[in-house]
Amino acid sequence: MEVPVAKVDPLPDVALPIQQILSVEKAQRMAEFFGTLGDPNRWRILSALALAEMRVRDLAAAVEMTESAVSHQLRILRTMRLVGYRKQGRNVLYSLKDHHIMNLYRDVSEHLDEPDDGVASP
Amino acid sequence: MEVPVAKVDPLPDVALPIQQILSVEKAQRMAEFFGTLGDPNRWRILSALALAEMRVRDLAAAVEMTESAVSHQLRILRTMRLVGYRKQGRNVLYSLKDHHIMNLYRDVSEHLDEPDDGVASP
DNA sequence: CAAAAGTATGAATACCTGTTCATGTGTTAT
DNA sequence: ATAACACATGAACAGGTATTCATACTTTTG
Repeated sequence: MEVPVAKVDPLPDVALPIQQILSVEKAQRMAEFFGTLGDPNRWRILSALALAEMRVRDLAAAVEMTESAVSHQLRILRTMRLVGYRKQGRNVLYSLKDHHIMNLYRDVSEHLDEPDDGVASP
Repeated sequence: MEVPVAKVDPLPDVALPIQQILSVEKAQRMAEFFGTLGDPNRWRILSALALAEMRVRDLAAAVEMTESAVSHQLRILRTMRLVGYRKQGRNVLYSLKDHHIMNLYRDVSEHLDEPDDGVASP
């Protein structure tokens, strides 16, 4: 029997889930993840993969990096489960595994585009 | 006068705003920001400030860091406009400037809590 | 089978980053 | 005024990180 109930978000956008200082472990995991997104070339790689599944070779050409460098970075992105891959002959096709990342991109992009409301140094 | 209109998100969660590879400049700005969130101690500081406005001194005690180290980090967080401050006598009270950050925390926290669907190395 | 293509990996190096230590600046108290 | 307090800052040092280079591995092609 069909139940016509719309999915309800568990919490609205107002959510502020922090009730105490992050433990060192949790903070470390957070930092590790965000740190992964703390490199410009990795962002270029991710944005390229957001467009299409791609070979390492083409990726390297697209972002103007050495294939070796790209390969190294892909390993890191794999570790963070941000990209997936599938082998096809002697090629390896990489793709964005978690498109959720692009939401982070949007959110932060908005933050960065906010005007500088006069922030001086103390 | 109070206007009882619920805020409406401009775009649903499906948004995927990337249509081309990020420019080096844009990627750099992204990386710079995410890199700021790529340090465990900064996360602990932010989470502490999410609880309450705090002096540097108390902050240092709360996250178990040197006041100097905290001060250094606060400067970085200030630069990224993540925290604000107000002077009060010889104290300086810091606070979370952009609570939006905590949404990032929630989102990524969910990502990290996803089970490992067997991701082997190629 | 040998050569070539595509990718991965390890070591080395240059660069960046965060903490500590010492010191400086501004404010309150005696 | 002088001492004490709160915070900021610069230099120095240690640890981490990303690229390059050389090489190895795997699959395809001749």
